[in-house]
Amino acid sequence: MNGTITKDASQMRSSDQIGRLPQPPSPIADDGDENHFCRTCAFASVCLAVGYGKSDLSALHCLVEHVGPFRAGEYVFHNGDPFRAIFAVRAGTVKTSMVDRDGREQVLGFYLPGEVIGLNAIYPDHFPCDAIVLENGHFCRFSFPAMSALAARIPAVQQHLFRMLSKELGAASLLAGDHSADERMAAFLVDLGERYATRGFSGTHFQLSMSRGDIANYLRLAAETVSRVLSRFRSLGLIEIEGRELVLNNPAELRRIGQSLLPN
Amino acid sequence: MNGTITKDASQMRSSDQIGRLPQPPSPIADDGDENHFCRTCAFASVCLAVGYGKSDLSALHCLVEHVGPFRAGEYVFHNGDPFRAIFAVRAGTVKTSMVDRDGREQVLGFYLPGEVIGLNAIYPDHFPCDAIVLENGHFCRFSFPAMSALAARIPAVQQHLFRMLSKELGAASLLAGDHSADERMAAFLVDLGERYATRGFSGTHFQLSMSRGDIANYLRLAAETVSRVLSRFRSLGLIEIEGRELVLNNPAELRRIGQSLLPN
DNA sequence: TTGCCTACTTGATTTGGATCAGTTTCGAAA
DNA sequence: TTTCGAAACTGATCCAAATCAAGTAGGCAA
Repeated sequence: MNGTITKDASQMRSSDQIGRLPQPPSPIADDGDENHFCRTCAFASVCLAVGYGKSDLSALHCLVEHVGPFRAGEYVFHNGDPFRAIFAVRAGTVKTSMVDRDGREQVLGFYLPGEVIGLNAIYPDHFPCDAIVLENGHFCRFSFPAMSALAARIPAVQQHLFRMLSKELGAASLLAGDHSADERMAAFLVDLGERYATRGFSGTHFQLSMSRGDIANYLRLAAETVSRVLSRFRSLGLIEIEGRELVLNNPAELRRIGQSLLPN
Repeated sequence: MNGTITKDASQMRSSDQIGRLPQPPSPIADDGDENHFCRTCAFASVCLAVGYGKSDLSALHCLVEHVGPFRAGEYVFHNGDPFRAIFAVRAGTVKTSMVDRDGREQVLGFYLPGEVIGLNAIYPDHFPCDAIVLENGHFCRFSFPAMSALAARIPAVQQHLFRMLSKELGAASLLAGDHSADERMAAFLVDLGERYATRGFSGTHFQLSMSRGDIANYLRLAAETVSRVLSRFRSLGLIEIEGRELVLNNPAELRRIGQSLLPN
């Protein structure tokens, strides 16, 4: 699986390979260092806002901690862990999921480089879900008390947090609707593509970092249905897919199919 | 329809068999005036935090504006309206819903006295849904720019906003799961009851303020299915229901049925 | 009163997707 | 190499809930 992941990374970005060993200064949106913040991160504007002044810069260093590397299958946090921080994906991908009393898993979301996990833990004050690494990666850990304090000082930071929370709320309610397997699948693929594009990768040619089962669970379908829909999309020429490597041949048509689940 | 609403309110309070909870001193959470804030409102802690000092009190008056009355069917805000404020329900009930390109409606939520609408508008900066009054009511309008400014000054306010957003996020993802009609319906009824109880009403005997069709839409079921499930629950002795008047005879069993959708 | 109209209920039938049951592929371990 | 196991694909069957189709009850206007 690691081999696959490495290939993803190289395809998506520049010239990187052989990544079954986690590499500290690694690919995938990881262009930040102590003085330069990751340009494609959801927190970029925060880090930049904070970073205006010298004193703020030190505040940022208290706030942010680079964690990892994590290997596929490892947990960024566990259901029930006390909430102290939110995380931004620096490299790799993550899924969040809950397991209910009966042992049924529910995948809540997939997170790409530049995206943020843990916002749903603020209210209960502990993580309500697990965050499981799908592709080897590492993360920025933002102390939430420190970030709140900073948000009180810097309006842009506060506003950014409000907006991130609100955005996630909107995304959650889109998926809540009543839609066919085709609609869900098309919307899912287009959404993934657009998110990759936002972070500077190809929006039409990328690697699925999650299993069919995880996709199915996330979309509330059976894994077999996901397989069938993907096969049909392929036979219609909408996509090319081999294993987890995916090409969106006709994003416009996919977007049309999935329009009722997509914003705009 | 207005007649019904009036009746609902009176029934909710007086003819409550089980309720040993102390009755609220005034109807439907509307116990605030210029100097006394609604104790059962989701914003109570905010208003109280703000209201400590005399100067803060005037800040609060700039922030909050009482609007209404609204009649059933009227809109608190429309899809696409520019986002300037969030609203707390002072009296009455509200549904929020989106209409997609094909004209299909999707009910996003129902809001009871003391609850807050509009948080999902922060990110897009315009309301992504309609808010439609189900039972005559009125509202507190909180200017969001003013509230943000206040949040920067008063940590409790900021924290409260974060928590409300995060809470709604958690609620949205619970409903996103894959559940049977019985599970959904049971969880819905228990949840409504608990929310009424939180606001000081009976949690076991109340009026449904929304149609079967709205419930169905919200739960992603057909209206006929809602009818059938309610009938079955009645025949099992779990509930009594006549029109929109509802008694939960066995909340514990309902909670068990719906457990996979409910927190705790 | 009569006649709508809307909300709701109940029964009959259909169906989309789940479930069950192989089969294939591929990578990793022995 | 062989074996094993997980992931994925595909076909056959099943089922929960949607859809179709009446029919009932209550509210309201004329």
